[in-house]
Amino acid sequence: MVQEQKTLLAAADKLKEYKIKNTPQRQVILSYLMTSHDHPSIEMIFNYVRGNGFSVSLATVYNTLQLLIDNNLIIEIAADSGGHMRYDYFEIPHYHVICVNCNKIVDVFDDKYKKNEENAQLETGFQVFNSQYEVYGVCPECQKKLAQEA
Amino acid sequence: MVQEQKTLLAAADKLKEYKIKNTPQRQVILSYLMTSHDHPSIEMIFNYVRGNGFSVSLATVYNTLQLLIDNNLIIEIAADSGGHMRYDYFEIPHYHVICVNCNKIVDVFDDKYKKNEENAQLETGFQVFNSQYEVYGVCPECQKKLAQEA
DNA sequence: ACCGCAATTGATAATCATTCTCGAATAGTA
DNA sequence: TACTATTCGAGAATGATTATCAATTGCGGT
Ligand SMILES: [Mn+2]
Ligand SMILES: [Mn+2]
Ligand SMILES: [Zn+2]
Ligand SMILES: [Zn+2]
Repeated sequence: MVQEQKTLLAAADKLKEYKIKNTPQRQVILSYLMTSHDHPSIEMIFNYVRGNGFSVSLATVYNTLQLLIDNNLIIEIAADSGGHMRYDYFEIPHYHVICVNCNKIVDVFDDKYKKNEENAQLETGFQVFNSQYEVYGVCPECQKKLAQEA
Repeated sequence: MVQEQKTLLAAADKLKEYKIKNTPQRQVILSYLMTSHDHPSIEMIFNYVRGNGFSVSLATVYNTLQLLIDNNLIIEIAADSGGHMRYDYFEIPHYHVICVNCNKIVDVFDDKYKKNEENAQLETGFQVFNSQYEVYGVCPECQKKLAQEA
């Protein structure tokens, strides 16, 4: 069995686990998010699905992403510099370090970061569900590039 | 001197400090963000400026906010449930706890949170400028409200 | 205090991301 | 296989944001 089929099955299983009705469009979209490290935009997702031989409309991409967000399977990451939302599979909590120069998004998996949720709960009395942390800076590659130009 | 004039002067000083050309519109917008705890939307800012007897257009509100963001004086907080961006004066770093039920935004000033930036820098080699943390949950008031309904 | 000019404002139009509509297609169930 | 609620999708509608550009204004230099 080829890799592509495996990830589709993994996505189908995840949909079943969350009692979300299984459709080809949802399988492809979810499998893309589960396996890529792209943090893709709507447009990238749309092109990916069609590029893999599945029919899909933009409306369906939007609907599917909202559904996955509501089920806490994915998150929306605030706008890249072009003003587009990015999407990310988020079953394993992590945070994002974003290069303001080249828009690269780096994952950081770090347990310490989850402690912040407990603090927030203690400070405010909120019942906390989840949280999102984004760090802005310049990536090592862009640091070199910018240093040379100067 | 009345309070309103004081905050306008404070805003004017801040603009000068950041070498941003001083205009009435910018003074009012910045003073609103500096003094309110509203985390207002574009529309709220627009109405505030006109409500205080100043002329302003939506384009100017957008332009001014982008300018203040570029100068790291304010931040944009990801969409409330109505899909509107919120804006916040951000000279003193803090993070936000957001009620998913009533959209209330609570500030938390906590030094420990800034430590996350150092960690991110160590983990990734990025040169970090700033960061934003948002926690989602249900506020104490909505917890009561929801418990009664059930 | 006045000039000169680059920067800003603002009414409006244009753009573009997102949501809505509703008939057709489909998944899940028995 | 047949039934039915759900989902899909093409295109229209919406609505937030951005672009335009002529008129106005802030401000450094004189
Ligand atoms: Mn990620
Ligand atoms: Mn705040
Ligand atoms: Zn970079
Ligand atoms: Zn609440």
